[in-house]
Amino acid sequence: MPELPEVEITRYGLAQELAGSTASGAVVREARLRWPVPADLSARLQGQRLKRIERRGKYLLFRFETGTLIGHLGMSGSLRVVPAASPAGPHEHVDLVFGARAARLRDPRRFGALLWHAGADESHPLLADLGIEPLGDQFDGEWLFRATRGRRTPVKLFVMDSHVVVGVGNIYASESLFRAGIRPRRPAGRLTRAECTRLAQAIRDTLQDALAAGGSSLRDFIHSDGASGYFQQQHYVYDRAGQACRVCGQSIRTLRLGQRSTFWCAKCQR
DNA sequence: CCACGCTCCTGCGCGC
DNA sequence: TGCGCGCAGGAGCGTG
Repeated sequence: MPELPEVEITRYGLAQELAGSTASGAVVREARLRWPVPADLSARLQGQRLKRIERRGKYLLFRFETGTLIGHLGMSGSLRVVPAASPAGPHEHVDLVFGARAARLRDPRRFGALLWHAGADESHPLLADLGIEPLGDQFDGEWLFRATRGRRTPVKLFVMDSHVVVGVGNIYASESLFRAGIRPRRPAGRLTRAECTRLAQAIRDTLQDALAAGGSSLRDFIHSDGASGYFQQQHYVYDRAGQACRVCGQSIRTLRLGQRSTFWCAKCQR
């Protein structure tokens, strides 16, 4: 599933190939994504130059001359540049066409989205209330310490709340908490300053490592048919229930938190 | 404001 | 081997 590093690599790859190009339209084979793809998408894009592609959280922002195409890959989506004339396979729902090339959205589970925003800003309701960027300058231990004060929600759910911090999905939440040595059920507001410092750093490191892993396989990611696209990171705890902790050897435990599977080591995390 | 559970959807893995 | 069931997950949204 695309987490923030995959989205960033997608953004970078698409921008390398398509920024500055002029769209000739869009082909919508299946409009039923999370929200309906606008019926007039092709007309809106036709003849417009794609100025640049930005990212906010896991949202991709295609900045065109008269507005922004907001994209989200949901949990099964990918966007890749293909020859516009190549036949579309299963679940390849939308093409953003730029002459002979197209950015093709494949999204089997259709949790993704493509929406039009008539502006060059972040005033769209989906963007306006997003939290801080975890790889930005503001995000550090002190910020996290202040943000968590008074919050009783389990720290894992807190860091996964995109209105607090964007881009920390279920996998990286467990991984970051392991790296920080903090148990996932700890009430967020009870973390010490030192723990917040460790956690903020762990989140940055986890995302940065994934980004680095993705950078080295960038070519594959952009051009492959998908299977090799997602980063095969070595997880410390995620999906390792019952297996030996890579640090201490104890059996990795699992629990449900907010209807999400959660993995942790009882010895390494306190 | 806060906490929490439901929801969308399809592919996969498991048990029989 | 084949079938059917349950689970997985990002994040908006409704409810208490």
